[in-house]
Amino acid sequence: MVEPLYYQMRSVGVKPDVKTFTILIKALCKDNEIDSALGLLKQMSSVHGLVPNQVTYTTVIHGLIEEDRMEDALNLWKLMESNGCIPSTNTYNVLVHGYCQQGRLDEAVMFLEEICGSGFCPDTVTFNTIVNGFFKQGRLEEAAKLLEEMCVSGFYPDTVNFNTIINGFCKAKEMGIAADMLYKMVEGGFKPNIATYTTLISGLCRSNQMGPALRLLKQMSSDHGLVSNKEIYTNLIGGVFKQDRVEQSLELWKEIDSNGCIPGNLTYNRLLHWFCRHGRVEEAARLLEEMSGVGFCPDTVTFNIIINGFCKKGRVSEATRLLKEISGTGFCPDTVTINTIINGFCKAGETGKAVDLLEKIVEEGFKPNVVTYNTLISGLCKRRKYQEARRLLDEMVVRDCVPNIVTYNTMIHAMSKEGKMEEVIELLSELTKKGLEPN
RNA sequence: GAUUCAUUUCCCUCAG
Repeated sequence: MVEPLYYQMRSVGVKPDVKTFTILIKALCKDNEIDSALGLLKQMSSVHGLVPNQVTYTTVIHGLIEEDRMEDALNLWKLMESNGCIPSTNTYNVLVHGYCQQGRLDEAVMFLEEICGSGFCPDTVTFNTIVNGFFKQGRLEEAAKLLEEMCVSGFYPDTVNFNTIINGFCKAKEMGIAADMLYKMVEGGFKPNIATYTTLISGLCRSNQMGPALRLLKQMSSDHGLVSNKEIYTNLIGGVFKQDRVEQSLELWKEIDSNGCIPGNLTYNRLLHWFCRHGRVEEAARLLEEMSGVGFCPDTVTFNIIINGFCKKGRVSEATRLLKEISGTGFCPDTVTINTIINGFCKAGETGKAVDLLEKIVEEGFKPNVVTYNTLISGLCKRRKYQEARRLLDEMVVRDCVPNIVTYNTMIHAMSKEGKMEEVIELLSELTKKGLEPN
């Protein structure tokens, strides 16, 4: 994407300057084209006679660090110095961040001391980077100590500092302290931003503290004019959901609607699944229709949930009808879809139809998996069709499906219920021969 | 035109 642009510029006779190169390099880094970025860095001096500056080097060093290539980053820093380019505060901050990202906190601190010794002045970003690193490793005392050191050195905390601290305590499940920090922050005259609330509300949701979380949702707009985002809603819905407060989660969905930030399919699928689990498949289907109207794009999982919902109620014909309906609209059923319907037939006692379906899909080139066979074998055993179950057990191997412990458990369970102990023993030895553990 | 905080990996569908 970026390189063609560069050649295009050249072909029209535009001579890029250092700044332009840096922008191009940055774009390459963002596209995970760090090696092309390195190439371009070389080219700018060798081909174009341009001297990379602080910003250029820092950009590339940052790109390397994003790719976890810390040693390369350090080498480039040395090269930069030997080329007479003095690193800036940003350059050092990037390197400190590199150490922290790799979890090398002690080296980060050493590095900081080293560069301070050679006259470098750290800033809030430097401190915050390391503080964040400590928090990420759960080293709360060290984080606190460094924060104090930062303050006595005459640096005032800023919003990002507070966010880092709040996030740190959230990750440490210290929700009380995290929530307190927000108050301290406001008291101290600092403005919380969307990151502050995203961190805190998400943390509260994960700790099942839905009351405070919902209160903060209101507060963020009333007190600070902040607009909630997808992340926040996703966590709120997930949270109220865990507590089975579905009606409340539906209310949140309505709010989202008017905000235009639609959570991902995962959240939505969970909601539909909840209804299906509770035997309320109609409501799920109706919700799906409503949501499709407002721009939600159902995926394979979505349809599998609804199909399974019908099957679980014994309404397999409706499930297959839905499948036909959506197949016409470009939806591709997967193995789970097929397994779901096969299971539906089995549970309805229609094992004949289940086996037929397997044959049909295999003819169409569909690949069954272990679950397909386990489902069928279980269904056949329940109807006491043991010969056919056994036939499938042999067939599945031919079709590249390796029987697992569930397969054997199903068979063994059936055989022992029938008192066919010789069969049980044979199956047990078959299973151990395959390296499986009986359980 | 470059650096630190939330947002990629807690979690969605099928057999047992």
